[in-house]
Amino acid sequence: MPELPEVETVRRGLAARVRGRRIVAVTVGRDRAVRRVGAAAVIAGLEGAAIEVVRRRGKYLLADLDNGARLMIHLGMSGRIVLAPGSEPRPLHSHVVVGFAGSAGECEEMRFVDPRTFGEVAVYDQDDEARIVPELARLGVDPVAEEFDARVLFGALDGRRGALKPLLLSQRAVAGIGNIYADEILHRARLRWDRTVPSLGRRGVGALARWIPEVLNEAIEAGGSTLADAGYADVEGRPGSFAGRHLVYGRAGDMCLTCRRARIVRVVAAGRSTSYCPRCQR
DNA sequence: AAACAAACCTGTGCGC
DNA sequence: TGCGCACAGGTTTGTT
Repeated sequence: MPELPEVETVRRGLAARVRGRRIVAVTVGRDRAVRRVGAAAVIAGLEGAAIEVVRRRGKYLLADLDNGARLMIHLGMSGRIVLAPGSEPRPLHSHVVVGFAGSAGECEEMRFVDPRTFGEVAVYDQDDEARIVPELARLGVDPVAEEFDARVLFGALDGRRGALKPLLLSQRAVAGIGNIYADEILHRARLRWDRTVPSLGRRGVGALARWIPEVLNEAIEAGGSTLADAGYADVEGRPGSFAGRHLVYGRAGDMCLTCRRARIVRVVAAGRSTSYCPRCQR
């Protein structure tokens, strides 16, 4: 479900709603959700601490606590963060529940809900991050950062020789793009999924550098993509509206909305369903 | 380096 | 109505 725009939408919701709040209770209902550090470390690191700042690296949510610990959340395929009153029944698959001290006796809960359990929650000392979450060091540049431009992208592509779609999904050159946005970005840049990095030239790199942030920022504005199965929602439970603006993802067999003269084709690339227009994208 | 398959899980939608 | 299968937003690991 969650790619950079969805994770960023969740980050903003958390920054607005739980920053500064103190954690008074932590429940782990499924050990697999905390497999990296174990339930004891999650509970010990969170209880009694207050959230100071909520950041994002690629698809990773990182919250710093006032006790020197850091909370890392990855939503995986089906993860959600739901803020709700403790009195409200917990959704199925609420694997980790964090209770906050309430100002007016109302104890709000942050629930990590994840049916497929590919997501995870970890808590560790901020100084130990490189050892506990080594993959953070291998993430590529942030495509919605101020400084992202054609120069930065060109540098990030240095030494790469393979096809664009697997590269975008790898997180190693650019961090945060998943299956939906890879296809949407490549369509708007008019590049096929199997174009190789060395074949791009100035124009190709320029098109990517323009459309990567344009698509992602537009999707953030829309609150992300909520598909027909309605799996994704922000921390208040509101769906995102960017799915209505998808030009290729989920449109295999339909007419291309850009050229209106060819049908969207679906293939499997990098083990993932890949949709593109054979006429517009070269 | 790069491409692929399999693994980790549960839920949903579709054809029969 | 029920069953079996395909498929789903991610990432890692192992194999060509």
